[in-house]
Amino acid sequence: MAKQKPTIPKGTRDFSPEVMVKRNYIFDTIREVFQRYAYQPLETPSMENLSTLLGKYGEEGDKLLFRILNSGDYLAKVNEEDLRARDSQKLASVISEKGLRYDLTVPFARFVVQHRNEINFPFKRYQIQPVWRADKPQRGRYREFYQCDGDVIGTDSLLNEVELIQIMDDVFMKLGLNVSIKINNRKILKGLANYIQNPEKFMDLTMAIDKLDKIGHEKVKEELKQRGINTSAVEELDPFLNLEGKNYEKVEYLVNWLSDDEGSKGIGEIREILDYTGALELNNEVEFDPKLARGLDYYTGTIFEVKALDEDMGSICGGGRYDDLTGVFGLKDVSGVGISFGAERIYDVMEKLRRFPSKMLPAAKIMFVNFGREEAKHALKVLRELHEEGIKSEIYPDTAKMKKQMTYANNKGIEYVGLMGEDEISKQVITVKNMTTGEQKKMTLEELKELLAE
RNA sequence: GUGGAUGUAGCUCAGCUGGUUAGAGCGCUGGAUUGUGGUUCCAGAGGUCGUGGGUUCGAGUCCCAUCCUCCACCCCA
Repeated sequence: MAKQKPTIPKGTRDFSPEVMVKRNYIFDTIREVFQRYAYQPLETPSMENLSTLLGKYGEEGDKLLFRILNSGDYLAKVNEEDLRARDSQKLASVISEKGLRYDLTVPFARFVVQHRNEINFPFKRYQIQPVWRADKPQRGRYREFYQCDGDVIGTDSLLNEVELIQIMDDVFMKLGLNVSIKINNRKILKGLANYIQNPEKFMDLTMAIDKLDKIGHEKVKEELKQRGINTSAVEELDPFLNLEGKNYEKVEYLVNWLSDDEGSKGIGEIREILDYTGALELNNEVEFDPKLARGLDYYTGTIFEVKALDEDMGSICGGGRYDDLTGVFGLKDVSGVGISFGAERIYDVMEKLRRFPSKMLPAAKIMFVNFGREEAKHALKVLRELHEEGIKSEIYPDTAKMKKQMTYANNKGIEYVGLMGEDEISKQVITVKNMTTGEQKKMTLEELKELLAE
């Protein structure tokens, strides 16, 4: 057999122990905060039926779904004509019935509908699991990545939005990141489309405005025209595109400028949320950004986006309210709101800004040198006592050269090395070397326990 | 999905307009130091130059294809 190079699929990664402790630090922080606000844990399968996933993320999303080939003779049900016509679109749906989950929100909606009779609404859940997208990988974009979602479903109270803002604020405070929490309301964008007499161009308007940060006013206006909005209507947007100022100033301006019913409702909701959060003395700034759009088309009310202030990494957390996510699964009029932390991007930002605590790898406090069978026996007895005290400790597994064993302890960042040879065993002491200072002295087991206790 | 850049030792990279046995630093192994790591000194191992074709007397270097990674667009976390 030819030797093969070990590789992993494009866009996937191995996570070494050094990386895992940092990733877990992020996951643990997020999990702890969600639990503090009484969100309940949920997991769903990695794969869903394609009927659950298809058509939920737009045409683009369907293309990015990883499909799972049916087991067994998957060609059995294929009709000859399609096969001969090489119609891969048509064939795909016959030979594949399952796909890997694309996000956590749609499986959550499926779960809610499927278990509606067992769920006590309003239902608050958090979910930390990987998702898969057949995207072309780049920095900060992978084919397998984790999402950390929190949603509240079965209530349209804006208190949920406020709570989610607090959660985002808590998480990023704990992680030591300065962020800006941006909020907006899709109804304002709807109102805007109505205002310029192009209600059917709502999605085009949203997608163009979403690029404002990236490409600037003029290019956005160009794009709007390209998307079929006439020049005079685009010009009418000017005061909106130029809107700056403090949160309440923007709110007041829009109240007067945008008289449309839907728009007014959106502004009212923003005002209410700001009223609540303003009284909370949050650590991070909450900014009302009427130009915030977000592409996902199931959002209907509030939308959130969090950006790191000290590093340009795109959004590291986002979310919004959806009024009818469960509708496609047959459960109407259930409103929900949720957020999703982008763990991978948060990781990259924290790595860049060096915000991870140092010494994250869980190393033993003491390692015993292995001198041979008899000595190891004694070391094991000592280790047993240390383990009972909850002291992280280990013995080098092989009777290797001292140098090798010391190097291992040093590289692993172990604080102390314990030496117990014939001499120490007969005198009932342990020679303990401090790996930082290089000092070493003999001590009893009790003294060692005391030394390692703190 | 469209366009562009890249790929040389475990890691980070050098290698001029094609020319003999492909280099460095770090890391690794051994020794100086047989019960002492981190510093120092000495020695050593490790590469079918991403893969497959082609041009050439000769290819790490030029051409084509393919894969990976990166960058922009699309979209997104």
